[in-house]
Amino acid sequence: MKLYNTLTRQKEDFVIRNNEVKMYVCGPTVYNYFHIGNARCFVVFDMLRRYLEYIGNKVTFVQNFTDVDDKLIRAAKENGTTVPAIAEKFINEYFTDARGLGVHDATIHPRATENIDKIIEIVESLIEKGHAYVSGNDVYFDSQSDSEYGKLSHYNMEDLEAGARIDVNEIKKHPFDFALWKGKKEEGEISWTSPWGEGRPGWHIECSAMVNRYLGTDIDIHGGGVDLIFPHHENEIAQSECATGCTLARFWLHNGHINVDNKKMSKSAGNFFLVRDASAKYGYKAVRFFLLSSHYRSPINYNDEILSQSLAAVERLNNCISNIDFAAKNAAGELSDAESKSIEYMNAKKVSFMDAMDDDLNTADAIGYLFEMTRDINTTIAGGASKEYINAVMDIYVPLCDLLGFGKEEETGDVAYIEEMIAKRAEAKKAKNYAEADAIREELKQQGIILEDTPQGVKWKRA
RNA sequence: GGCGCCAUAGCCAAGCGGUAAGGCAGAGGUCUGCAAAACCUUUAUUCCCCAGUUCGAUUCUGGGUGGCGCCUCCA
Repeated sequence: MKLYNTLTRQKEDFVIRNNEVKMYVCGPTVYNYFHIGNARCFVVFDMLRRYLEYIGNKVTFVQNFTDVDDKLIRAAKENGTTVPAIAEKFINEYFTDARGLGVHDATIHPRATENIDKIIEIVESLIEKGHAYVSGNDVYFDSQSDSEYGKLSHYNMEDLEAGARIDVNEIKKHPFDFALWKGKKEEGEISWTSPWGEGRPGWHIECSAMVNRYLGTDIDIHGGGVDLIFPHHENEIAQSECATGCTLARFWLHNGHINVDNKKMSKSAGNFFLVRDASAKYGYKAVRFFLLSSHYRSPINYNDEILSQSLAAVERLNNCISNIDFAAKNAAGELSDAESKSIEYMNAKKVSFMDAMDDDLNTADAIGYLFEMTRDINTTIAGGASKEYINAVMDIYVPLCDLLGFGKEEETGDVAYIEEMIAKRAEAKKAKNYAEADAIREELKQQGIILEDTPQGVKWKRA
C-alpha cells in the first residue's frame, strides 16, 4: 500500500515488515471533552489501524494521554481541584466518546506522568551528548547542535527567523531551543524530583519517552494532526534521534483540519463543537461517517447540514445490513443466477475498495464502492435470498462496513417483547383494525423500534 | 516574509491525459391499508479564469483570481 509520508512529501510504498506494524499517535491533553477536530485524528488513525489488521498484520498501537501541562494546571486551579483529578475525569470522558465513535482502544494508552523516569533518562542522555543544556531551573534542547533539525517540516533556520514570530527568551541560547524540563515556578504546583531540581517535563519530550519505552526505535508510523508537524513532531524527532542515534519513525502521517466557516476549528478560537454534543444530536456513527467521507489529508468544513447528510448516508448502509439480517432469517433455496452475478459484482467492488484503501487511505472512494454494493445487494435480496448468497454477503460486504466502523451493534434489547407486540399488531391488521395496528407501531416507535412491513413479513430495527 | 495545500452539480465528495463514481437533498414513478425501507427514472454538454503542450486536458505546464493551513498553545 501507499501512504503519504510528510518526511518526503510524497506517497511512498509502505512496506510492512514481518506482518507487524508499530504505530504511535499523539493523544489528547485531557483537560476537556474533545471536539470534532480532535476526533478526526482519533478516527482516521483508528481506520488505518483497523485496515492494517484487516489485511493481516499485528498492530501495536500506542496513543498517549498528556496528563500534565499548562492547560491542566490552569484548569485545576480554576476549578479548585488537582491536576490528577482533572486528568482522571477527562480520560474517562475520552473513552466514552472514543468508544462511541467506534474507535478501538489502543494497545497501550500510557500517560505522561507514568513516564517521568524515562523522560529524565532521555534528558540526561541529551545533556551528556551535548544536545541539551541547563539554564536556571530549566533544561533546553540545543537546536543548533542538531544538523538535521527541520527535516520534517522542511523549515530551515533562516526561514524561521524571518518569520519573526519566535519566542525571544534570554534564558535560551537560540530562539528555537525548546524546554525539555521546566523548573517548578510556584509553591503547590505539581512537580517531580529531577537532577535539575523540582519540576515537570516539557510537552515534546513525553512523546519521545513513550515511543521509546513502549515501541522502541525505528517505528513504522507516527501520526497526528498537521498542526503538530511544527514544532511538536520536529522536536520529537530532534530529541529522540539525538538521544538514540536511531530513526524515530519511518512514516509520518498527518490528518487535515476541520474548519468552521472555512476557519480551523480550535479550542483557542472558540469555534469548536464537542463530539459529545454533536453525537447527542446526530449520533456517533454520523460523526464517524462525516470524518471518513473525505480524504484524511483534506481540510473539511463542519456544519449541521453535513452531519445530517452523513446520518442519512450511514443509515442507508445500516438499512442494508438489517435487510440482510432479515433475509437471512428466511433464507432458503439454491443460489440463483442473479445471486451469483451479484457475488461476482461484490467481489469486483471489493477489489476496487481495497485499491482505494491502498492508495493512501482513500476512504471517500472506498465508501463509494460500498454504496454500489449496497444497491446491488438491496436489489438482489428484495424477494428473499438463498443461504449461500447470505453467506457471501456476510463474508464480503458486512466486514467492509465493519472495517470502516459503519456496521451494526449486537442486538441487546428485549426481543421477545418486540415480537409479541408485532404479533399483536398482525392480529389487528388481519381484522383491518388499522387504528390499533398504527397505535402499536407508534408505541414501539416511541421506544426506538421501527417496524416495516415487507412481503416476507414484518421487519424491525432500532432507530 | 518563508513553507505548503485547495478550487468538480443545491450540499458533501471521488476521479487526475481518453471524454464526469458515490452519498444527501429535490422531482416523477413502482410497491404498500397507511407508513417505512427498497427499487426505477430524473438532476454538471462539463470540472474558478486565461494562455500553452497534446490527436485529445477536469486531469500536465505557465500566469491570474479566490480560499485555507503551518511558521505561537493547538488534532
